[in-house]
Amino acid sequence: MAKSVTRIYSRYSREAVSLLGGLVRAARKERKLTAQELADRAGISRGLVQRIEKGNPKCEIGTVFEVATIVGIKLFNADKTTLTKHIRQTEEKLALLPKSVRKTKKVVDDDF
Amino acid sequence: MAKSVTRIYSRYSREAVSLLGGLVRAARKERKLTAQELADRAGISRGLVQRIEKGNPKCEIGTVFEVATIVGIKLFNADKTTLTKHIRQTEEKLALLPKSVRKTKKVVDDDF
DNA sequence: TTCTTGTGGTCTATACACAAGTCATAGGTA
DNA sequence: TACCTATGACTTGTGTATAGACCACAAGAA
Repeated sequence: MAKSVTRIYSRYSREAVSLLGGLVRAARKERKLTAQELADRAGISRGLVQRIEKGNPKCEIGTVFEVATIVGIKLFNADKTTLTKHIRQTEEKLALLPKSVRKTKKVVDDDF
Repeated sequence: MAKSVTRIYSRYSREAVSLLGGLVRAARKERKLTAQELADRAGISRGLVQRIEKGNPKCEIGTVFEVATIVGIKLFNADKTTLTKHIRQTEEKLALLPKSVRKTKKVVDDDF
């Protein structure tokens, strides 16, 4: 029942979210946009822009990526075409991998 | 009051979320982890892992990054130290930028 | 083949992210 | 200098993402 979710994040992912937020803020100021303007363009509230820029990990990833895109941040260091290509490659890779991961239990493979 | 949020995402950010989800799935299978195991390690439910891997944009960015980190995906093509360095650079950049963005109104700077 | 288990669904109840609003202050501009 | 606005920090009400349970099917293993 979705109880008191005090989630623990690893240092790495916390920093990644923080960095993305910082990049958004820097990119926004470089483009001379106010928080309100950016919020309007993204169709969100100014308060949410604040939280994203502060690196709040509980924001929707779609919204964060959208805001990042608006201020011109390249996700995965990839532009539009590279991104599409990357997706196709991942799909091909997934097609090769087994549909389900199954443990061969009882078989002690730690035979060291 | 937070009315029927049917948010619109740009193609780019939708694809970025999708790609990340696909990468997580591929990386998980390569590491021979079941969805349940990954969920346990991340401290989330299996259903959430499913949505993340499907590229649902409404998942928390912190959770998505955490899951990605667990399966060994490098965010921003950066490892731990690179990430920290990157954050410092962004902070320095922000220190140089004006604290608040202010429009010089009436001044038509589009003097082309 | 059968058996086991991983996966993809659905459904419900609850905690919380969000929008919208207010206020105080910092900090650019004139 | 004083004015004005962007920002930060709140508050409140509501929609919804989530956990957790369930079921059905698929897919490896024996």
